[in-house]
Amino acid sequence: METATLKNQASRFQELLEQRGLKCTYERKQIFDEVMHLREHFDADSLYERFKKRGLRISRDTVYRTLPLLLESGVVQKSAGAGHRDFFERIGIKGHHDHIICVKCGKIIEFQCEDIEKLQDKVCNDYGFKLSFHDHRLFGTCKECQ
Amino acid sequence: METATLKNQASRFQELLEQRGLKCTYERKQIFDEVMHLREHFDADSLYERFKKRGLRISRDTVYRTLPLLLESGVVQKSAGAGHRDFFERIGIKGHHDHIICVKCGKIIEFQCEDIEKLQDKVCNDYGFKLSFHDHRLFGTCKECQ
DNA sequence: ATCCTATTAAGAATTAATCTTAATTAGATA
DNA sequence: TATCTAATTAAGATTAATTCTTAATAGGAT
Ligand SMILES: [Mn+2]
Ligand SMILES: [Mn+2]
Ligand SMILES: [Zn+2]
Ligand SMILES: [Zn+2]
Repeated sequence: METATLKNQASRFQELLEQRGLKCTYERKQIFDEVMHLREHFDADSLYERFKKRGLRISRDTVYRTLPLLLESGVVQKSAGAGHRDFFERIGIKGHHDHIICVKCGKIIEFQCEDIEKLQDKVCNDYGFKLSFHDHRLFGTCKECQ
Repeated sequence: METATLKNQASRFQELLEQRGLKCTYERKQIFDEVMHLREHFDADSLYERFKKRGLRISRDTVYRTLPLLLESGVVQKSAGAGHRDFFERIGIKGHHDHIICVKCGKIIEFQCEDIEKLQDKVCNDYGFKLSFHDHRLFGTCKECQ
């Protein structure tokens, strides 16, 4: 199951590269592999730092340019975190989910709502859009902070 | 109707200030007034520039600090735009809506989906959150770009 | 093996947002 | 109304995040 997901996501990434006429470079493969090992949310710079620590010559810019490709191929999704960084996380076994964020204490809760996902598809369909990915964040006050 | 909305939003902003024990300063009033005149989406800096052009001494920082208050009081909502800026727009007569963005050409379409809004409320309720505002953006390819 | 073009590394530059400090002001109190 | 005090502000510096620039490298076709 896990292996199936990995294979599936690898091929989806490959397919996107092909479709766009993008080359399957060493760096893109490394970034894909590294992301597949991450279990928590992350940002571009922390991913870059991991390569730096391992002594791999992958530039910050390449990381920044590759993440949108992983987004669009469904390997990662938008996530939530502190500050104004872009956060990502791998779409693993638990699958896609969205986030509720407490504006007081910063607590983040993940939620899954199949009905919302379906409605999103419908909305996009209505407008002739092909949905690629989305970013859905609910901001409010958690029970403890109210 | 327009007047009613304006009055309503003004009092909601006032209420938030009171609730938080925040002072109703000249600057906050000016920013509220200026925002109420905007019909399109905008970012913090462009709002700041408007004051600068008019010769008003409102600092960039005050604009940045006031926008979250307008968000939380329901005067503005998160919007979408180019780049990594935070975009906002007034919740006017047309009411709240969300955005679909074409990843190829940047075209932005606004949509309203009452069912999604209701489901969001339900989700927050389930987790004991009091929903304050949200950011829902769908990224995909528009009809022309497919 | 050679070529052409896309991609990359490295670091500079830009951009967006936040922080610092001293001055100002709202609102409470006398 | 005058005085007081804590909150708020302006201005500009700083930090943080992302993108750009240039020259070198490498994928994949021929
Ligand atoms: Mn979702
Ligand atoms: Mn919405
Ligand atoms: Zn909280
Ligand atoms: Zn398009």
